[in-house]
Amino acid sequence: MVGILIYEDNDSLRDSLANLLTLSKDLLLLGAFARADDIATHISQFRPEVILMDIEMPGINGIQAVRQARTIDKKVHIIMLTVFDDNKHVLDAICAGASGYLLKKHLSDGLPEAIRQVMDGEPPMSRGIARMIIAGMQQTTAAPAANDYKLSAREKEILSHLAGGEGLKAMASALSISLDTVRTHIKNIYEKLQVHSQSEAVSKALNEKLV
Amino acid sequence: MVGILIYEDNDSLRDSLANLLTLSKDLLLLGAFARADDIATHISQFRPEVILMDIEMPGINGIQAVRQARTIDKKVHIIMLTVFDDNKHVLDAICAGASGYLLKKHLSDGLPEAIRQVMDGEPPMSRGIARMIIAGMQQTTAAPAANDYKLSAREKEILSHLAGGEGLKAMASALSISLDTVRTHIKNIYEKLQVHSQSEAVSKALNEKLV
DNA sequence: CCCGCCATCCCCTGTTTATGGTATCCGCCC
DNA sequence: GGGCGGATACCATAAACAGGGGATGGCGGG
Repeated sequence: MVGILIYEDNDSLRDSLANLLTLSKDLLLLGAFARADDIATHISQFRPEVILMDIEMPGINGIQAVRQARTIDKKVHIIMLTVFDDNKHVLDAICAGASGYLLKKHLSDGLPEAIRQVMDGEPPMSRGIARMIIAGMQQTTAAPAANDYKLSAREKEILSHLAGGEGLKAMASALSISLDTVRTHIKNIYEKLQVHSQSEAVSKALNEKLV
Repeated sequence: MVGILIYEDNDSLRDSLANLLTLSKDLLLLGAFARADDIATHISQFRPEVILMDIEMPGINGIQAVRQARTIDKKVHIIMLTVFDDNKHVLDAICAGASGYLLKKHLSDGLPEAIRQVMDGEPPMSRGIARMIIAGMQQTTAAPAANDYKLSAREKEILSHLAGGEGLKAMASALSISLDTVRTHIKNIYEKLQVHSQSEAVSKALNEKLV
């Protein structure tokens, strides 16, 4: 028996969802609310295993609610419900800890199924959501890829030590080379990266994923 | 008609894939190779629309191959084939630019279907892959959340300037305070972060998302 | 074979940081 | 009102770093 909470501000949709759930006798609706402001209390009180969460709501929005829920109960499964299929909301919700994502127009057929999936550790995904996630990941990681400072292998090594917060002396010891050699490499790195201090180099290295 | 290239080092699997493709008359196998070292040449030569790519191969691995392919042809769709269902490879491949991901044990039934999906902009996903992606995203963004160094607002400001690669003098000017004051703040930051240099502080700040 | 790139090392000079101590002012809370 | 944390500021010393120079050996390509 799977305990479920619903957060959805549209009254008729909330009722439909509730009805949908009562049709499956392995699903138990514990509560349905129009806003998530008291989600912390609800979770402590009802101990749900699955939460259906709207994104757009009065009071705190669904993504904040997910964050709160996660801090209280790390194991609860959260399925986002939304009319939006825009990239940003999807990514935010998943980063906040949502387990799955359903567009409202698709859930009339597959909701009980989706709940069973998520209980099995299988995240339910509306058509197109997976694509958005992939697009989002590629975007966030592929964007800064137009940099080639032609650092030599050794220079990259030195730079990674630098980015690890090591001082020049420590590096010299770690790499078993002279302090002056380290300094020479770093001079060359500065030249190639067009920077003038350790912290600037570290900043550039970490921000542009050079290490 | 969809032009396809295959990279797969297992001979019999490669043959099976090729056979599978010839069964669908809207799919056209342009070539099948045991290693991807010359993928750049192949793409220029065959102009494929879809590439099936193994991850584990002699020579350059599938993920590097994806990266190369993407730089040559941004529009080509790449479906990864693998026996591994471990998180890291999946994430790496997708970040490198793969459009979809199939476990080898699942592809005997759905390969032509998957190719049509990917042509429609719908990424094919073996069962469980989506979950891994979500887990990966949650992990990369939710992991460093247990740090509270109790930096004051001003200290965070100073730290963010530091992480931007600014020197102390520049900061003093930018914030219209004395160089000595900047120093004092930095001393306190070092104390709270338990570090002893700019680069160490920057490293910690960027890695633990303190800024 | 020579040239260029890389890694290694050394020296020198001036600037910047790290670390310590001290001190004033302000706002907040008991 | 006294204590406390935060922001501001100054001084002094020692260490570390930036930027300039020059030098050596190895290794690969034309």
